[in-house]
Amino acid sequence: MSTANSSASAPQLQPPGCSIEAALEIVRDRWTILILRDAFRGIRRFDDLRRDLEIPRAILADRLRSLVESGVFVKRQYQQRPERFEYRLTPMGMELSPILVSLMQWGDRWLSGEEGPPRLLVHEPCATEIDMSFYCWTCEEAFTPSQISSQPGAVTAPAVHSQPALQSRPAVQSQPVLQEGDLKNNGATKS
Amino acid sequence: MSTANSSASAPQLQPPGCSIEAALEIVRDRWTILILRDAFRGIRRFDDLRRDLEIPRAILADRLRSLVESGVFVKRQYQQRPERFEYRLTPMGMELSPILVSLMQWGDRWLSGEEGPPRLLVHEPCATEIDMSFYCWTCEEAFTPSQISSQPGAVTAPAVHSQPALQSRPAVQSQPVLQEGDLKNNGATKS
DNA sequence: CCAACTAAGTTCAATTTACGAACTAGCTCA
DNA sequence: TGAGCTAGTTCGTAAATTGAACTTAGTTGG
Repeated sequence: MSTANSSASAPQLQPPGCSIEAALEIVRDRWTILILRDAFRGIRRFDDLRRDLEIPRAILADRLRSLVESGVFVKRQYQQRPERFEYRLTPMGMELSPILVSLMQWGDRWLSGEEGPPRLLVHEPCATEIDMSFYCWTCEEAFTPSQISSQPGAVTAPAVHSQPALQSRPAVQSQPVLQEGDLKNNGATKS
Repeated sequence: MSTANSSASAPQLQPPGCSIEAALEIVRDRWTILILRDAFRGIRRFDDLRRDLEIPRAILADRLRSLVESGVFVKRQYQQRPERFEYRLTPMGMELSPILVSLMQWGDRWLSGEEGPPRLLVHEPCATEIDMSFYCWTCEEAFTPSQISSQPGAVTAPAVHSQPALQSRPAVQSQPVLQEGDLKNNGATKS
């Protein structure tokens, strides 16, 4: 909404330049995220969602409509007479899970009380706890966000040649996402 | 706000039972997330944020106040006469990065046009692209969200005994987070 | 000295959005 | 016949957002 997106009809033409902004246009607000959380829990129906979230009906209807429109959910009939529908995650929707898991793990780590996190997520086959911190497959080590840097992906102007993938060391103008000194200094520490 | 949190003074007493909900009370909305994105880019000052985001001043002030209050930012003076402040991520704030990275990667994958994602995130020392999908250190394999299950962490009632940590195979009542059949079925596919 | 400018806000009226309660539609069950 | 269920819509009020103007405190230029 801030980055003006004039043409109303064609959706997703002219992506907002930042994928976070683009994602946020679909993952609109708190309610949307809570709906998604419930979807991952297997709650698929209007009234089940409404009861579980205590969300106003009008808002639930609106968010579901919007999520279907953007391809995160499919609305499918599960019974005729009377017609009843449920909302199921598409593959696009399923892939939102890292966002939810990250949110949950951050909440677990920084907001849960003495008793520890309310629920744990595990890899089902082996019950190993899921951990979403950063790991580099080249260096074979975990790293902190201060070691993340960003580099231009696609050029907005028509690409001159298809780049030969990013392998080894591009070494092009990469800018540190995070200045040094951010990790140091003050602020509460935990664990 | 839906899950009533009566006492205003004491913060974070009575966590909302779900860490996602708890996290969302701090990561309130689109603006907050965009402010955080900019913070990770090194933008620290009121007017720089305002210019970059084109966010209404009142909202920026409110969100910064709220983020400082919750411990995500520290407000620190960078000059006297006139007094000027900047907002810096605390360690708690830094750890929000997986959420932003997940959002960005989802946007990259599902919302970017023909030209591909606008920017790539890489591990600075080696320029390896960052990938936030799930990986199990026990099974030594990547897995999809359908293999995530959740199990009770802390009990809300006073803990009877400190549990001997979760190791090997708890095997207690774990419920699949995602029903089978969610991954299958319809919906757009990509890549 | 005066005017213009900067940074970090606050205040205010107008608009938008959210909220809760009531209502509708279509059907089932007793 | 009447109550109940699911999936909504409608509507009046309450709250949040928005953009513009104003404030405070100091700096810079002429």
